[in-house]
Order: sequence, then structure tokens, then C-alpha cells
Amino acid sequence: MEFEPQDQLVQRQKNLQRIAELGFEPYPHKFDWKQTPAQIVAQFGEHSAETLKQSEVKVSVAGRILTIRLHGKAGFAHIQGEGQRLQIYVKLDAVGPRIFELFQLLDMGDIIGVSGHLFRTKTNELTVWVEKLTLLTKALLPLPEKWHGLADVEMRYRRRYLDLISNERVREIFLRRAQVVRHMRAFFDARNYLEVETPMMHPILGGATARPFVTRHNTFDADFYMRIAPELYLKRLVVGGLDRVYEINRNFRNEGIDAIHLPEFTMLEFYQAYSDYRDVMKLTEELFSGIAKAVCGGTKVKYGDHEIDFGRFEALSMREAIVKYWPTAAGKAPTIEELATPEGPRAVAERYNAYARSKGLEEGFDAIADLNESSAGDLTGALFEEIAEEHLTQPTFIYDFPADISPLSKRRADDPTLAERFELFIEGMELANGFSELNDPADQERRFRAQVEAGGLEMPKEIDWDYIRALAHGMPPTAGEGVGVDRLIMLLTDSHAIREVILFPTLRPQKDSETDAAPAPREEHP
RNA sequence: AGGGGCGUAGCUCAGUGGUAGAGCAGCGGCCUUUUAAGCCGUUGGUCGUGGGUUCGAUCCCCACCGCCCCUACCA
Repeated sequence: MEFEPQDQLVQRQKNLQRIAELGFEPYPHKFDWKQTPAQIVAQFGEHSAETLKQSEVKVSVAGRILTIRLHGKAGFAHIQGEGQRLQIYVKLDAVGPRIFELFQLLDMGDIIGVSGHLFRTKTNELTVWVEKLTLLTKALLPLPEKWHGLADVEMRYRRRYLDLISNERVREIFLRRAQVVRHMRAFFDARNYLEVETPMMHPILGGATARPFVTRHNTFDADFYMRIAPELYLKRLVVGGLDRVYEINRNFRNEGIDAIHLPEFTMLEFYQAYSDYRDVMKLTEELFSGIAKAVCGGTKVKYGDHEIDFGRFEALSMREAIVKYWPTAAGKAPTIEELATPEGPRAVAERYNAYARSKGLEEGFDAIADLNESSAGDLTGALFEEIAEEHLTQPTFIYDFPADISPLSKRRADDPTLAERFELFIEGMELANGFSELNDPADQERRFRAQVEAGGLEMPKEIDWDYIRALAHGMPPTAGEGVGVDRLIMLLTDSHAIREVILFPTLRPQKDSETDAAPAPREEHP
């Protein structure tokens, strides 16, 4: 083994050898624990010194040593288990010379089991009076600095195990993440949705617009795409009579990485027959406010220097949002009527571009590109993103999306240029995207053809005929939604980067020469 | 991809154009109620890599590598 710090590793190996020489099993198989540190603190944390003395509470508890304070013929240590620290007191008189020598050979990071009884020290800290001590696992490498913990951002992600040991907040984020997902499942299960799993490897790209990862299957001698969305498979299930389905799983998109994007991220996606997008919006409010109450104790949640209220959802049409957030300095604000005319979005975009260029890029304004090659719908979407999106801090539904940027959505009956589609924005982030599902196979075929013709790395290269066939068999009026689980968890844990809420976020692979481990002879695994 | 910032001991960080420092961790002592234990002593660094300027570079310049932030891309 060659790891930094090598001198400390060697020293700890010596300690381990000495422990073995004393006749202790270096890596025992089992320790008969009765409580976790967290249980002990929860149960006896309030008991007075007197009460503990009278009741003589016996405990048997295991954990990782985080601190050691030796005092000659006695010593204190803290062990940690289930995220809770518990102090132990080891005294020569109480454990005898052999175990006391073992205790002196322990290092921070070692995993031990102790049994004894509880008492309070002079400073009134709940402490285990150790009668027996067992080494359960030797830690051959030291923990990060005990006061500051692990701060190097890259190493926190690459060695998340150390991050979890030494940064309490990290542990809490992932406990809460599990609560959120558990609550989601309970929410849909209670409403009679069926949880399903659909393929992660797709022969045809579909369900979203994004550049995919491509992988190869040897036996089929064929390429597959890592899925960018489960949508088309979930709707096939609705055709098959599974009227309410949901899936919580990973999507993969081969695109940029920043504070709110990672190549693999978790999506909740659900579909319900005999519903439209209004039903799904309502359900989304229930879901989000319910989760906030369940995991944060209320609908108002602190995020950075302000508060998000999951109990109140605004709703604006996309055109209304553009009008509302039009910069006053940009001159005459567009009207909803103007944006609704066929040439309106182009005229508005030209006006906006003139303003953006006058302000200059250094002030963060950007012009909307490709005015001539874009449809009115493209431009409306671009105007919305440029002007309104960043302002949507509190939960806000944006609805009435242009149909031509919504290839899987049903058109509005009274205006076929608009789709029955919405997105939910919070903190300027897209949290969810839902719509009444397009179930007219002829229209779906036209829209698929348009996508294939448009081309580009993020577009399917061929039409998913089986999906159209499924629609031709008849999909009931259906609505569905995708929810960015990681982003929701960011909001509920006051985290401001998506990597903070993903245990092992995608990082650039390390070359051997950059790690501190000598890659030694590689073992071939059969 | 463009702009900015950072890279110094295992960890957290100072610092200087004259080849480096603290705290923690480690090692050797003392210490039977401490808790960032304390006290005494002590090991450890090609200052990210490679060039250049200079009598001399960790410091200044250039390139490269990595990370972070912003912008762009990305529904």
C-alpha cells in the first residue's frame, strides 16, 4: 500500500502489528452492540448525574474514534455512530493493563466497540465508563483535520467518505435527500400510481432535447443511447393500461456542467390517464408543499438569504412573464396581444436585441440569436429565458408554451400554436416540466419528422415508429410531468450547487500520476 | 469556449525577489474527569508542472495541467 501520508500509514501498521502481538484479533468479525451512540444520547442525554449513578445504565456501543485525549493512566475519546458523538472514558484501573495498552495504541479514525456504564463527567458530559474495549477495525490512514474538517472542494467529492465523516452538514443533506425520495414514493403510492422501471439504454433518442451518451452493446453489435428521459416508455405503459405510473431514476445528458447541471441527474417522472396539465399543476403543488412540510417542518424554507414559500404557487403564461419582466430601460414594453401575433415575437426580439447591444455584453445582457432562422415559438421561448427566467424566485408555473418547442405536448384546443404545457420555476431554476400528452399519432409523426429534419446532435436521427404505433393503438387523454429531484433537494437543504446533493458527482477522471496512490501492479479480475 | 481567482507539509492556512512558517495530525516524553486538553521536545516540503527574466524565483513573466466562480452552451 502506498498512500499519503505514507509515514503515518507505516506507523499505524506498526500499531496494528503491536496490537496483534498483544493477542487482540486485528479485524474481528462481529461486535455484540446493544445501542448506537445516537440511541444512547437520545435516551440518556437528559438524565442527570444522580439518575445515572442510581440506575447504573449498562451500554455496549460501537463507533469510529474522532478525538483522543490521553492523560497518562486514563484517557478520553469521542466515538461517532449514526452521526452522533459520544464520549468514552478509559481508565487503567477500570480496564486493566492489557486493554489499557490497546487503548494507547489506538489512533483517530479507528473503529472500536466498548461496553460499560453511563456517567457524567465533572463538566457534565454524558460519557461511557469503559469496562471492556475491543478494536473492531484499524484505520491505516488518518482523518482530515479535526477542527476544520475537509475543505478542499474537489477532495470532498472525490473522497466523499471523508467528507461524510468530518462534515456533519453533508450527512444531513443526504439523510434529508432520502426523506424527500421516500416521501415522493409515499405520495404517489398513496394515490394509486405504480412505480415502474424503464430502460436506461435506448436504441432511439427521445423524450427530450439533449445530447446523449452513446454506448455499445457487443452481442447486438449496436449502439445504444443512455436515456435522456424515460418519457416515451412511460407513456407506452399508459397505452398498456397502467393508467398511473411513476419512475424515480437517473437521466444522462452529455452537456455542460455547472451549479445546476450534471451529466447524470435524478428525475421523477409520472403520468396519469384521464387528466390534463391543470390536474398535474395542482398535484405538483400538493407534492411540493407536502414534501416541504414533511422534511422542513413547514412550507416556508430558508434558501440563502431569503425564504421560499412552497405553500403559494404563482402562475403566469409565458407571454405574461415576458411582459412582466421586460426591462423598463428597454423601451416600449410588448403586450400580450403583440406577442400573440405571428410576427410579434420577432419584432419584440429585435427591440430587445437593440437594447441588449446598447447595454453591452459586459453588463450581462445577451442578444437573442438566429432571429431569421427561428420560429415565433422559438423566439417566444428565447425571450422568456432571457428576460423572465432569472426573476422567478418563488414557485411559479409558466404555462402556454409555444407548440413548436413542445414536440410531445398536446396543442390547446382554442389556439393550436400553443401547447398545454407548463414549467415550474423556483430560484430561477427549472424544477419541473409537465403537459397534456400529445396522443394524436398523426400529429406526433409530423412533429417527429420535423425533429429529424431539423437535425443536430441533440435531435433523434430516426423516428421512433414503435412509439407512434403505440399511440395508434390509443392512449387515453393523459398528462404527465418530470421533476428534477436533485434541484428540489437543493432547495430543501439550502444547497447552492447540484454537486452538494449528489453523493458522487461526475468529476473529471484522474490520471494515475495525479493521485497520491502508486497504482502498483494491476490485478486482473477474472 | 471566453473572463476572473486559486494551487505552499497528510489536513486547515500564513508568507517573502536572497532556496519556507503556524495550528492540527505524526513521533518521543510528562500527566487518572479531559473535550480544538495542556506542557516539553521533534520528524516532515523539488512552494502544481515546464520554460523564461534575474547573480539568485515559491514570489515576476509565458505556456501547460487541475480546481473554483462568472459568462456562454445546455428546455
